[in-house]
Amino acid sequence: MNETEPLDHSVCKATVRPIRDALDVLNGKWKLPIIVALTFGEKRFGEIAKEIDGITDRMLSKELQDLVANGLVRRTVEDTFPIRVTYALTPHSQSLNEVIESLRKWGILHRAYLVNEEK
Amino acid sequence: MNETEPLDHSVCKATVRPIRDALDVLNGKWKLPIIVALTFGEKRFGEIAKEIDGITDRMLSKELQDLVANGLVRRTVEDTFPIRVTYALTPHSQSLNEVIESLRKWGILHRAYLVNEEK
DNA sequence: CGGTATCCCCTATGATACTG
DNA sequence: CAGTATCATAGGGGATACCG
Repeated sequence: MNETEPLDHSVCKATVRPIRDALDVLNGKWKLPIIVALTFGEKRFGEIAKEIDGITDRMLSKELQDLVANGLVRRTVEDTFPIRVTYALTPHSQSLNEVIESLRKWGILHRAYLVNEEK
Repeated sequence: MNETEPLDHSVCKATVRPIRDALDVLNGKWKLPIIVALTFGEKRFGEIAKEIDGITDRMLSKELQDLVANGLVRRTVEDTFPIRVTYALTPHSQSLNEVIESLRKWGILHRAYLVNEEK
């Protein structure tokens, strides 16, 4: 390394990568609503759909697949008739609690800040 | 209120709103890279551009405006010739530290989780 | 240097219909 | 009930050129 300049640069990238990873997992319009809906306990596909205003079957299905792929949600098919599919948060999803809580707190703080500024 | 069902529903929405607010402020491909770049100290437009791989002038300009509007970044025009514009984080942006840190930690944790699962 | 204006494309999401 | 298939659309973001 010849100069100090590239230092910032690589530190910067190394810092941002995990942050982006995290945001990517949580992103999309419906991921958080789904996760929050499931914090009240295991639910069926139709129940989640009813809980979340405006979501379509297509999006619910897609986002659930994403969450399952990321190990945050468990999908269980009960072999009844008609079949019954339930979704629930996984133990791994608990690790998100701190993240979600800090986002929630900051969202509230920031809204208060904006209201105060616009006076 | 007649049933217990609508309870989840409204609690759910009230919980999600601030979380979405927070995510909206941080979202977009470049907001975090810009914020992180500025944690190393005040920088000029061109310096930020050089720091962040792949960003175009257009996006940098647009995202900086967003960050300024949200009170996270301060823009200062120095009346020299040619003019010199510097950007720096505001005190309010410090309140994001906990959020960013928890996202960063979770990003790392989650990546480790995924690697472990795929074995 | 520090941007803005234009044009263009692609991905995320929505609407609707259909199936086991 | 629990989805998938198909089509349509808005806006986020890239490329390029230009401006004070």
